[in-house]
Amino acid sequence: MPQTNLRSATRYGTRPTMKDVAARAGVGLKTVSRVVNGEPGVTPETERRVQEAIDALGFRRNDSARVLRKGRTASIGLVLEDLADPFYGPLSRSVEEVARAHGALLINGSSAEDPDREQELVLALCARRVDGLVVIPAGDDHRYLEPELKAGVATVFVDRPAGHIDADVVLSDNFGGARDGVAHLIAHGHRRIGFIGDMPRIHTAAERLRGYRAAMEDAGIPVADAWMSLGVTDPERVRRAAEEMLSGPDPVTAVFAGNNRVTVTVVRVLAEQTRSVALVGFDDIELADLLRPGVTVVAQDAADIGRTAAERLFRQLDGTLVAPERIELPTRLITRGSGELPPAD
Amino acid sequence: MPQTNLRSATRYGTRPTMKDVAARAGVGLKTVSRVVNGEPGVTPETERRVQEAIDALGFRRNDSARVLRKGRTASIGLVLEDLADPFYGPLSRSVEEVARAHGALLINGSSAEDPDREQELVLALCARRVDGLVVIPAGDDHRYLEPELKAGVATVFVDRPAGHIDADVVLSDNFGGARDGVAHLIAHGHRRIGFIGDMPRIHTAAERLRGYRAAMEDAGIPVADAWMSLGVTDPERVRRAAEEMLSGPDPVTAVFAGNNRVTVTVVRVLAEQTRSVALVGFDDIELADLLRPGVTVVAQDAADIGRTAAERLFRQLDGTLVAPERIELPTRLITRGSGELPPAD
DNA sequence: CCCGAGCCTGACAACGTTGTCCAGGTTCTA
DNA sequence: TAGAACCTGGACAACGTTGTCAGGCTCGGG
Repeated sequence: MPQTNLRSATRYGTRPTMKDVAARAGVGLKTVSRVVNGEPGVTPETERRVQEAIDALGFRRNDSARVLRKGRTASIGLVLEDLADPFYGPLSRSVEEVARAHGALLINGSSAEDPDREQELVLALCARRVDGLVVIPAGDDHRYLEPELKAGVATVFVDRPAGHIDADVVLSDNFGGARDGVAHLIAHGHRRIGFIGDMPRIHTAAERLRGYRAAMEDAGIPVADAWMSLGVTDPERVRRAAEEMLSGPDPVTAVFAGNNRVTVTVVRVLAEQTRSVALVGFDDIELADLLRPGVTVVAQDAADIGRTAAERLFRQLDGTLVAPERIELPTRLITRGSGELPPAD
Repeated sequence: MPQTNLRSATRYGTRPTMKDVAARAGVGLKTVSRVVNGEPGVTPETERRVQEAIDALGFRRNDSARVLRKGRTASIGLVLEDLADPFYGPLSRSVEEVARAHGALLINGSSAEDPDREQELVLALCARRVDGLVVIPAGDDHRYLEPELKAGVATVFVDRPAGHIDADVVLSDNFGGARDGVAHLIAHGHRRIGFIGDMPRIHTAAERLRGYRAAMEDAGIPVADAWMSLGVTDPERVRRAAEEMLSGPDPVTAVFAGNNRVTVTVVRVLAEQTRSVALVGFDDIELADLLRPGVTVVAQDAADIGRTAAERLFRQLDGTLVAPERIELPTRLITRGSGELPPAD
């Protein structure tokens, strides 16, 4: 009869270990390890016995112990702003696909645009010894990552550059995209063009604002303060900002929306207007082609950004990469109607 | 600010341990542990010295070792179909929020609707010893989870029940929602109503189909095979299916779309039709209210589903829960115009 | 018949942390 | 002032796995 082991697999809440498997199969611990990892040097007969014991006990290797021994976790972390945002879903998914191709799992966390929470998340991931990090920064100082980088944690920043450290970054050409979008409106005859965007302390928002200003300046159009709304994100305030620009003595004839959430709200506001107002938005939005008029946007490819960042991450881990680099991906202007409306003065 | 190139730093790939910290601070190993974990029994002066050493070395506790010792990882796994789908983003986010409230991280993986990949992911998560699992099943046999459940891994299924094992499940009232949606069309005078949905081997698809049939039967309307398209998901084939239903000798006057992706494609097809065709879709879609007509949908609250599932998961871990349960959340019919169009024969 | 080579197998240490337990010192009480 | 209670700090084992290394076996050639 088999001896009753207090730590046997049958006890609720306890899991069988290689030792248990070894005991049951009547072999040594290391032999089980060899079978589990497909290492050579095990007789087919022995392997069969071990496999039988594994199945019978429902053994599953404990990766925590494995990681402790081997030093690599085969997992990477992704810290983004909000997974519920339609921009980040595809991004996360494409990072996951690349990770999967390298046999790694993805842990992700939402910073909710809060620098403290970003740091908390990143450090939690580091404590778990992720092999690499993809970070969409919320804060603007990342010196807290220095020890991690020094320890060899591969790191790629996305969407916004890192603060005060030298690291890879993958981002869209926010400046150029915004400039082109605004220039597109100008080309269609607009001069009084509104801009609604996020706080300029956010890099993307600042760059897009810069693009707006550049396009206006290139066209020799002085910008009125009343045409700009910065740091406004929640629907209610975006709505108010848009309505203000559209009323008053000198109303705008076109609006450039600084991100997808702003665009959606502006579309709602414009739908209520009697006057026709042109609109170009940054970021594509689903169903934009089905609206009347279709929404013209400056699109960035979230999946492409994620893939590029993740591939770079794994090249860091391969040791293929040395110097940090800044990779800027182009945006694409998609004309669907709303950006081609003529000014209605 | 000075930027340091950390990739070329020395001691690449090695991290300080508590032992290193202890040596530098001139104290014992366990004292460092106490400081790191905020345990009592350390003089302020000693604590200061330890903290100094920690900062100087950039020490970060290795959670792998911690997990190995403590047995809990403070992380949960979420296996879903595709994070890029707008239904799953909010779901994942709400699971993450609940996890965060319990001090846990979230690891998620996309199964791409492939049973093998689901199993592979789930087992990888178990090997990492996640404390709990939220699974949106792709396959229909989950007996492979038995050893895990026995070992105490908390598990909640979402959206579809588990196959061949007894486990918690949180899902929408797919049957009732679809029945109500179709009944809504019938109430507006439609009799020839099309149904486009996913493969009936998927639980939600089967339930929604059942709801469609029930509503039709309740109204005494016999269903023609030509009105139903099952197992069709990709846009191109959905388009063809819709076009077929809308042409021919006995065309449908209304369509019930079985999920958000189908709805989007059907909206596109209907926009091209000269005839007005009514539409009700399962799942809400963004901007549905801005289309003309607005899209009437049977909405399920993804965030609520995720929250409910995650809370139940943590109640399992608390030990508050014993018997597995099936929790069905109600759907909501949101009328926006497309479902209230009269039949145009 | 013996020896070396080659193959399987298992004992043991180590990974970095935490729990247990005890030593040594200080303070309080009788 | 002795003794007890208390406090701080450290030595040591254990968590489950993998790398190292050595022992034992078989087999073939000299």
